[in-house]
Amino acid sequence: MTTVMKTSTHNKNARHASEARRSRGAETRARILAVAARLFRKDGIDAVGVDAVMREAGLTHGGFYTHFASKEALVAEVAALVMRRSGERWQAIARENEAGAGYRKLVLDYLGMSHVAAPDHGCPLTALGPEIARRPAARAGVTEGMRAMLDALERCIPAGGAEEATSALCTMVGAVVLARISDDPTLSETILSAARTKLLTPG
Amino acid sequence: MTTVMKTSTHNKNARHASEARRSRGAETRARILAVAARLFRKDGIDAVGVDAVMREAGLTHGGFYTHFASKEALVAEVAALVMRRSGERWQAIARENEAGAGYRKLVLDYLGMSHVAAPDHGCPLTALGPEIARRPAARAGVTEGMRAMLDALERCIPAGGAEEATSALCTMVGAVVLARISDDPTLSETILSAARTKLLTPG
DNA sequence: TGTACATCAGTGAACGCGCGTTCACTGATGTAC
DNA sequence: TGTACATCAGTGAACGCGCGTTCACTGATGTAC
Repeated sequence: MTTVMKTSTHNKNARHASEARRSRGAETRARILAVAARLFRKDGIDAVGVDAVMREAGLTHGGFYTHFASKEALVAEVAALVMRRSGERWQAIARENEAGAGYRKLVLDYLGMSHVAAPDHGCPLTALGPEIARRPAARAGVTEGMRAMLDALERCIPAGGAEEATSALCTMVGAVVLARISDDPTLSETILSAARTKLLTPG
Repeated sequence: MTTVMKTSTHNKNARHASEARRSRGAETRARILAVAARLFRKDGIDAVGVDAVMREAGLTHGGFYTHFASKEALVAEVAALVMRRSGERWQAIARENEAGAGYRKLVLDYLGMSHVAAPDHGCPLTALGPEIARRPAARAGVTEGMRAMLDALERCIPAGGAEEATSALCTMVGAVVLARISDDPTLSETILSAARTKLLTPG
């Protein structure tokens, strides 16, 4: 009886994890998310296993399920996270710049060769678009992030409202996708240049 | 000695496969390509195994290597084939219609909900873009097909040359990719509509 | 301050499974003479 | 026309391997008293 009561008390008081422990766990979780965000965009979601993600994060694969219910849950969270960050960055640029300048900065950053060459740090819409479209669990979060990007674009686009911002995002995403497909750097540059001209030339 | 000579003669004369046999093999090969073209666009390249392709083609998986050196070779050939067909179809539409009408038809077909809803029969740029970009063996053939599509677009686009055609293709591809990502049909339609308006409104 | 116990992030072996590929073979369809 | 042989598309078992997931466990970090 005494032992049982003791145990019960221990359970009750230790149920709440300490702050130190909680933050250590959260750090690891964030590290897994960051690694997955990079590897998924670089090699594709199907080509990157749980094992590869955990190894790159400095852990063994078994521990993965301490943090995520499944690979699919990780995919959904990673996609939503990266999109949310993109949306926030765009919102900040739209806020901190004059309308025309903010738009110009967004377009030139997006439609640059460095973005084309580094999908692992770039926009997930271009790196994973079709793969996300096939994954029901990931679509909601990405759609939300997409709305935030459209909203930011609309706020800083000179002349033209939501419709103009929407077609601009289409052009940006398509240009980066096509520039990455091309095995001829000249054509890639031609594609980016055409999109830049179209988006930044008034009229 | 006699036996050896006989065998040698047989080898020499039977080396050329008969027409019937050759065409039967070619038909099977074409069927495998057609099935792969559909399944890859529907579920993604990594998610579709050699086994699934052969089963859908009414064969067993072992026979695959009679027709293709590897899955990667199949991927490259499928991607090039579908792109070539798209290019030819666009060229035909550009040729058979008056400039404005051909362009309008291409844009409306591409930016329609039925294209968004049926990636397995749609443009491989939108269904497989990022996946193709990661596969060295597939990029060359797809790039060639992309040039043909750009060329066709340039021929029928009213007012504006290569640069206008290039940015138009970017907008089209991006719109379909984004419309497929969105889990809200209203947003998908808004995206398509914005792209259509942008491409079909003069000025 | 020291001892007993609780927690839980992370370990590593094991699971069933499907992958891409190989290979000895079968059997229908041919040719040679 | 009949017989012997050649071809080769397709079969199906087997290969090594990596996948996503489970689970008994360890050990560092805590709390209780």
